[in-house]
Amino acid sequence: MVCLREKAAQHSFVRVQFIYRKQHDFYSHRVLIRMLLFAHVHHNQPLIQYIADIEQASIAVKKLVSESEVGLDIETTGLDPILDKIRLVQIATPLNTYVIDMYHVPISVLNPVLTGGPIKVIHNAKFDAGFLYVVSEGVMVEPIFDTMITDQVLHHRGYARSLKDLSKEYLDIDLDKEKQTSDWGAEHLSETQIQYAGQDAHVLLPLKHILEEKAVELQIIEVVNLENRLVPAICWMERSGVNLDRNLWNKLVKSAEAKATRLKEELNLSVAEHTSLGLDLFGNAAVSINWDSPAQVKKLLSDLGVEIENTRHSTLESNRGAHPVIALLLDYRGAAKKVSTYGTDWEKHVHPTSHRIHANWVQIGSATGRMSCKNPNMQNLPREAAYRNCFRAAPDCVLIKGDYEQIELRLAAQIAPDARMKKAFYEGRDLHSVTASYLLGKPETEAVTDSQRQMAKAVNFGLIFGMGARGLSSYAQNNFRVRMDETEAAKIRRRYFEAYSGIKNWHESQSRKLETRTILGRHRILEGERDYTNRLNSPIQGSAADGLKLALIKLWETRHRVNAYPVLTVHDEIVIEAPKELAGKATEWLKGCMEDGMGEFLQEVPVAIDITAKESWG
DNA sequence: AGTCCGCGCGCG
DNA sequence: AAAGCGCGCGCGGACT
Repeated sequence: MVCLREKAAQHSFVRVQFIYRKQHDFYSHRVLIRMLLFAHVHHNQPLIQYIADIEQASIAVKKLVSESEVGLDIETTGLDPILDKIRLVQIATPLNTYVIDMYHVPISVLNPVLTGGPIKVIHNAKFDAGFLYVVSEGVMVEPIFDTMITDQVLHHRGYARSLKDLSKEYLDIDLDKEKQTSDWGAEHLSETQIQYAGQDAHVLLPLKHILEEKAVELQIIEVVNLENRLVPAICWMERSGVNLDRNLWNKLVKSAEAKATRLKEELNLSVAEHTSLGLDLFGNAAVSINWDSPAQVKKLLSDLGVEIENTRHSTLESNRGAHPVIALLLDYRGAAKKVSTYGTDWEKHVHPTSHRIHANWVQIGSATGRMSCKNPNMQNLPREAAYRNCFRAAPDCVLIKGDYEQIELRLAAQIAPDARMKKAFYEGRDLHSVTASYLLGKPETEAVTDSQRQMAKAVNFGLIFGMGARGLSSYAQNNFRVRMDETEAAKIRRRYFEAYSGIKNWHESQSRKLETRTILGRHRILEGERDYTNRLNSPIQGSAADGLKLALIKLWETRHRVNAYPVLTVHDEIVIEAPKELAGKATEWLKGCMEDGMGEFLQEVPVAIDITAKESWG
């Protein structure tokens, strides 16, 4: 292939056409098409048709709809689909690239190509499809093959790569990105701008073919298909956005600010008392310590005779009794976190025109396959009802929330597999209580106390992913307020693996794997002993992510059933917005999609979904 | 002024 | 033998 590539690059377009005819029987059609592409991409052959009138655009569209796949890219005057404009839409076939000037052609002319018709090959399709979705008032680009997302799947990266990087690696083409940020709103576009625009669309088809070949080699095509089907659903959710009640939010901010200010004063006073620094002329504590600085806090505590390794919550908590400022500091930290991370600044993410929050959903946001979210992060809002209730349904609508119950434990039970754990889930029993019974040596029928269940919860969550006795001891203390010393934790750990021998065997079988796979086939490469716990966690966390993603896909692909749409998702939870009168129907729809999505992977253990409809989230 | 990193902490 | 995992964000502090 390398030699073909070089050969192609050496020939002019006409010359390659000649080779194509002459050696038609020798090279496959696909290979020759690729040679053509390399030839004129390398020689910067134009074959680029600039279109700035409706008639020409219609002719191009007629040709384009009969293609099986086209490269697509857009140039815009900015990054905001609501506030900014699309200037160019570039659509590439193997032989031609049309650069269509949207200042002179209405978007509707392109609809037959955009929705249905050929596969649209796009780099970071969420951007282009999201823009087109807004501008065309609801026409979704479909079907999509996203070269950025696909590359990420192949490389199990936690981050995406640019089209420039992909072109360099796979096609040995240097894309000039200089013009990317040029003025696309200018009345007349320069020839170089048009060439740049065309070139970007041009490399997409050959990229797709190479990525697909690699996907087949890696036996990962199902994951690639899942991710590509997901793109429209993510666009849909992101463009839907979610409504924030700014009045409610402001009240929370104000009270957090007041609390933080008060606690800071108390902290200063407390230190003044204990350091004989006394008060200043105005009766204020003459202490100038920045309580937001871990370094300064650590130093101060050391001066007060409390030596600690760090100032994180768990460390401070276990030294609570050592000095009165520590308890105050813990309270202050809570309030300060609310003020900084969930303060007034957070509201800047409300869009000026839509008045909703359109967060940036990152489709493959983690190495395991989970999504992430930023600007703002909708996935780490405080769980307190007061905060989540700030997210309210639009007028006459409800928010319906569905979440998978103990999804990772269910997946672990199947993947290990562990017969006892599977049985407990099949019988619809509460796994934490079941675990408590085993650890305590009680018969399963006998009730366990709340604190016993709490202990078992820590055990289930921790030990399943390879936590050790020491870790379990502090984990139980920090997260579940359960005290157990290390010896006790070790004993519990032994009992746990006696009860769940399937989990024990699974742990042993995973210790030397170089690659993990989710049930669907999503992979992650792991090296070294250090990655042992990742080997356990990745297929579970990743399979849960795959199942949730399929649920989102099903929502999109069956959207005609109910006039509703997703507004956010948090790893094991999907929230949709629906008109009040459709609440019942929408609830069934969400539940069904979530069951079916996860059910494709979790087949040997029941999928359980907790679902509620309210006017607000939380 | 802008950039980078570690710490700490919100969520699953 | 022993080992929880995955994110994004705000801050302080050090650097340019």
